[in-house]
Amino acid sequence: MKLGREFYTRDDVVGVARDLLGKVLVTRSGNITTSGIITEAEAYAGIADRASHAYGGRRTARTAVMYSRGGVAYVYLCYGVHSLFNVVTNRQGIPDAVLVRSILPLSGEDHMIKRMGYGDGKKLTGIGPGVVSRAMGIHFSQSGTDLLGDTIWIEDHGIRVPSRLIMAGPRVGVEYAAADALLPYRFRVDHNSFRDGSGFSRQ
DNA sequence: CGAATGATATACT
DNA sequence: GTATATCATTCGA
Repeated sequence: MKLGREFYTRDDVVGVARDLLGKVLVTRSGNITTSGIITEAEAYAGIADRASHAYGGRRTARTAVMYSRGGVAYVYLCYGVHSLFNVVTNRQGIPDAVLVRSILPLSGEDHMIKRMGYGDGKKLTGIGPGVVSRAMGIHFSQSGTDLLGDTIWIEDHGIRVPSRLIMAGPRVGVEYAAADALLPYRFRVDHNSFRDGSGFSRQ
């Protein structure tokens, strides 16, 4: 079941980040469909969050999409190398977003490996937000894509993530954000269950 | 551990 | 309009 607009427009980015764990991210390009279970997400809480691109109400050509209503993709290029995929939340005018940091491949894994530029012999190496976007075929030119459309969307497969397996902790790679970097806005599924998927249970 | 890599923001002329 | 510092990272030593 595809998540509806109301999932994204809640006035609680951190809650949305928490609820995204166990949801299924799906992308389609042409006749190729790939999907993966979200296992790690970070909240970026709008203008009050020093780690956010929209901190202090900054608004530029790049960040404009963060000010849209919830339910669109915010994708941008980091380090000149990686496209990072975010989900915009909250209502219009409030630049809240959730960064999807990690997924567990669910379908189309062979296509993901091809997109990574690896030969058949190699596996998916390295997990991180850059790899998520590359494996899923998400490019920063797709920033602003509506998640209720048929290119990128998120489904609820009835997967429940037991709260004991969810770790909340400080975010990664945002040391420059001073005290805001220590906020427990990062949620991820316990490492052991991430590896074999056994931490997930069906409803 | 450290280089790669390029769009973007900001500070200039 | 042009220059340059900056990055929510990754991969190969």
